[in-house]
Amino acid sequence: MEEKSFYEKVYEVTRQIPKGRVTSYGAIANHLGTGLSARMVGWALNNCHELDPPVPAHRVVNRNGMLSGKFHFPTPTIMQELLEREGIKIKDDCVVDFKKKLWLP
DNA sequence: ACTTTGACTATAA
DNA sequence: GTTATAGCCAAAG
Repeated sequence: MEEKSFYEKVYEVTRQIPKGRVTSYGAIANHLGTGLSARMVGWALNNCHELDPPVPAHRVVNRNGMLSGKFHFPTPTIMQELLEREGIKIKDDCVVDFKKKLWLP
């Protein structure tokens, strides 16, 4: 009986993001079937701070590839640091070649 | 049970 | 091209 709440599914999908890839809130929401409620994805990730294991929320950006949620991290720089470490280049708080690195579940 | 919010997206001006 | 507003769904207060 998997009566998983909406946000639990978000964590599952977000954890499945391969290294060096990123995804958008809309893509996750679409996979969950909510489609239009990308806001819920972000809100689900709002709990990611107490999740176990932690969710690679740094790989989740908005539809523009912009690090909109970076301010929600312990430090707003950790997101860019991690993404660059994965091989993703950040330019002006946006993911370079975002479309090429976009990963769909 | 109702209201408020929330890391978004799309369309309009 | 940029900025503003509306629409969306689900959970917390």
